[in-house]
Amino acid sequence: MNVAFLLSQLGVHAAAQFAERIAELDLTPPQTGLIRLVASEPGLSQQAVAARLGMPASRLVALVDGLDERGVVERRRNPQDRRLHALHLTKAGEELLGRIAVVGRAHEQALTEGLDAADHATLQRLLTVLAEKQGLTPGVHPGYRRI
Amino acid sequence: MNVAFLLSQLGVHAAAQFAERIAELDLTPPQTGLIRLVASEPGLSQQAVAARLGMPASRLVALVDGLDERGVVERRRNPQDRRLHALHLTKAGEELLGRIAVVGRAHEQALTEGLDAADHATLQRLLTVLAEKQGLTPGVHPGYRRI
DNA sequence: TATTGTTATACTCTATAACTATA
DNA sequence: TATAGTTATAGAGTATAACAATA
Repeated sequence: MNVAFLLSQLGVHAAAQFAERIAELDLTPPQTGLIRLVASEPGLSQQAVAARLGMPASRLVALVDGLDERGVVERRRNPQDRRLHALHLTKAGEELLGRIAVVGRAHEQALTEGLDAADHATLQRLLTVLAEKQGLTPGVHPGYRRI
Repeated sequence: MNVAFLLSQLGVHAAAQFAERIAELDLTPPQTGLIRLVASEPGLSQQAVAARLGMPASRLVALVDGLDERGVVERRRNPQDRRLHALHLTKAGEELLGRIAVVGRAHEQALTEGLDAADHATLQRLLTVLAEKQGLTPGVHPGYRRI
């Protein structure tokens, strides 16, 4: 089979497996992407977050609502411009992020268990080259656009 | 970035790019999967095809309807058991399959253009190992289940 | 009664666009 | 008037389950 099909097959499989794993934390992949983004760049407006995740702002609202009600994320109004809602993780959000990382490591391990260390490193290098060539933004999953 | 995330990112990207390309043939990825399967194993019943593609038979009906109306696929009733509809490609279907192959080669080329021949071969080998370990069926895309 | 294919229904998810509040 | 966030609406796509034909 060619590389393109293998990549697509494995990638969609990996995404589905990850979705199953984080479902145990009661999270969906877009929610996880939001949490990770807010963790790495706290204080972004909802418009900015929506743009980075590649989704309409209207869709982000429901995403933030759910995590806000669960006490994972919070909206902080900007006093200088009260239209803006800066997004931040709460303490519980930081803790959840830690659990997401644990799940992520287990996922990585399960997916690559057939490879020795050298092959693992080679694969990582080659995939990184492809991702750069394809113009993919590190850490931003194209599937957040529609899942 | 870890291998799992890179794979997922690249895989979903590759699937989206492929979907765009075959849209020029007025096809969706599930339709393409159906055409390929019928080409490689002509005469399967709709139930058998649905099982292999991992979708409910009720969903396959609409898929076959569309390709049937376009003269790409045809249902042949089995005289021994008139409940069964064996699926076959028409002449036009064979021709379309050829155009799909052309698109597939262009897609492969565009996706791997950053790699030299040795790296390309290495990547193909490593991905094949992973796909086998993960129990993925050659030629069957897990995304056909829901796109 | 069981199985194949089909149709109907009800549900989920989403983007678009209207709306509000602030500037 | 323009922008951030929100809500409403309408559409696409789907699985589930009921149904008809055949065994």
